[in-house]
Amino acid sequence: MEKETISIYTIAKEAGVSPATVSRVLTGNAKVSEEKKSKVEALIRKYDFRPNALARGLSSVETKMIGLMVSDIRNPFYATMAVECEKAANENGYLLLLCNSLGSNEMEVSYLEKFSGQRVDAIIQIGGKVDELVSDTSYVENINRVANTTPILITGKLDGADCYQVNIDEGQSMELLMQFLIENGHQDIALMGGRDNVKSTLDKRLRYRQMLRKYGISVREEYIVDGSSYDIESGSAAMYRFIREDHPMPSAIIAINDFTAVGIVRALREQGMRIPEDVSVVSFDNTYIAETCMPRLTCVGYDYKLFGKLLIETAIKAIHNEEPPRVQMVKSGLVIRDSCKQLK
Amino acid sequence: MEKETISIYTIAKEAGVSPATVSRVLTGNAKVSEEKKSKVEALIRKYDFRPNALARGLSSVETKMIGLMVSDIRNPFYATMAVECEKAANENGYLLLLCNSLGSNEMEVSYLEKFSGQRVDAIIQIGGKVDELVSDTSYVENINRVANTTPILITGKLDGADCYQVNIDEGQSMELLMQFLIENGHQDIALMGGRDNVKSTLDKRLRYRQMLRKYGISVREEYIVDGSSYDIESGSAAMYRFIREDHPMPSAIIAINDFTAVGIVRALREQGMRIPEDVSVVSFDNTYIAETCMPRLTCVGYDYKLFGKLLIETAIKAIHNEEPPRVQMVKSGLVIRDSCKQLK
DNA sequence: TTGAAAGCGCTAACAG
DNA sequence: CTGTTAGCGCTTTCAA
Repeated sequence: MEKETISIYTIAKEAGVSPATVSRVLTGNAKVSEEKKSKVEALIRKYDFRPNALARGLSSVETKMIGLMVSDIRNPFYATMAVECEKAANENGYLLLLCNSLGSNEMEVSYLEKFSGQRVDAIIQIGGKVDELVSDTSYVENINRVANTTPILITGKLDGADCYQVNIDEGQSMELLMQFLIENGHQDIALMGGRDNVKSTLDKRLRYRQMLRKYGISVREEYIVDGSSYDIESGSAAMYRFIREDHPMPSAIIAINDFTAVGIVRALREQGMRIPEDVSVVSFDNTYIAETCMPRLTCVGYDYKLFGKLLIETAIKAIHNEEPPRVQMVKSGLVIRDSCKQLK
Repeated sequence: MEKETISIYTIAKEAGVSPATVSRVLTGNAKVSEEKKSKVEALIRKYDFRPNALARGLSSVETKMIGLMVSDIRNPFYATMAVECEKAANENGYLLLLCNSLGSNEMEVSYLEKFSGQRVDAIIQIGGKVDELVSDTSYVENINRVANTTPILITGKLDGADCYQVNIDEGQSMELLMQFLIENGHQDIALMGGRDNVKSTLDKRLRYRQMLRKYGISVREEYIVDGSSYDIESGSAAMYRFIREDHPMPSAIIAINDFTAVGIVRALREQGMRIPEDVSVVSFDNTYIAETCMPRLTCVGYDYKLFGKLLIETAIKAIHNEEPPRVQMVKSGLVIRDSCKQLK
């Protein structure tokens, strides 16, 4: 009982027109007489006909698919980015293929290959190899191989890779945070979480030092605390390590992201400290986690909607050879909530 | 400077074999002499050739794609499910197409159509229309139309829809929670959040009443509190409404999911209550949010890895006409953390 | 084992 | 405005 598959030929025959005409009404790329058009459209509705995207992609130039690879969608930062990208893609008639590399190098390469096998029109990568301070040359080779045929955009950097960048201005973000803290009377400020081999983290640390110098505050190396990762546990672990090492408690802690902040807050609480009464905690990203946390986190964040839109629109320009800028920056803004105490 | 696209013909010509032979080594579906095989493989490596998935999907029976539609990937429940499904799909050689309907009916229908246009081999839907107590008949029609050609699996229910179900046993989950609370001496137990027109919520409420009766505790209608949605804000709002209405505070609150629990905990805290000293709060789902929350939430959860695997494997069986069971259940288990006080 | 050839369903010249 | 006709790149008979 094979259900006969219906195609533009089925429609064409029944409508008494050529398949090309059906195709024309489908794509809308050419004039078709009202009469034939409505006849065809009626048949399309009758059969609930949906053109085969594969065939379309095979014969036309575009597949109308954009591949998006993030490192882990469970992280609210990526989830938010993904949703905004998806919306923007849809609005522009593209379908977003969303994949998680889950911190595995092989997965990243594998998805790159899958994307190119699917002939996506463009690839966007957020997180993963593109976050590393020292770019993995073998990965760059992979990227460049596919960049040869498909535009690739990244949020991060990849030395020697032929791709477009849409970046967060980590420096500016740090500046906003530092300024805010200092203006509120904080002098003993720690920067907690993240790893030195991650570019965004390094950028933050550099600007952190720079801002301290600018305000004439001496840098205390023990106030720059490494985290093994960017999740809640590593935030908590970093805080505990700091406490164990018995340094004087800073008046404010800048967490490298919201997740880390949650871990820090938890560790602090478990040690009987109150936030922000005893210690202020602020962070980067302003994902919904910042709202969830107790107290709500003051942080610096981005306009995710705009970010996603910029990414997708840049991708589309690249697809159409309109040569968008190779590097673009998104601005950040401060969101003041309840996790920072005013000292003066 | 058009980069010439390389195909099985390119490879075939250079290897001195027919395209069919190249196809054979690609698919591995037929014997090819070692000699030609290695020659072809060398060329594939040389050109970094990746067969066009569109062409393959067009000519063969399967596209090796499975579409997954969730309502919102930012919700950790869906994010966790999606990641586990993606892993399981990959392990079985399938590519997962992940989409968010974001609570919009049109989006659900639109993605259904996109999936069928992409000729995915199967469709999985978690959340959205499939959660509703009274199934939307027009949506069911849509589902059935595509189910005609593509197996559809859902987590939830859809009356009259021709699809496979893999469900959580909400009743059992509630039972675990109630039993735990009662054994710990709780009698005044509220059930907070969720809406009555959502099947899973209704199932929980039914079993909640049933369990109270079983233990000879009288049901207090004011202890069943509606929530407008399933996010943090509605949890908080529900709690505040309850407080405003000035009911006696229960000794334990069951939140309809982790997000709701976070909102409830926050509202309680803001009112100066301590958890679990003053009120115990437990919840459903056991997403990572339960670990994040302060205190860590005791809740009932599922084996997400198994859940994802079951979903994907069922889909694959359906694809291959192996007639998997139409309805399957996943079991839940209790995870005891710090948010429940032992009263006796 | 291997090759030739016929599709898969659609788009895009090219004529008319 | 419309039909004819090539492909797009792969798989899969069918013969050899």
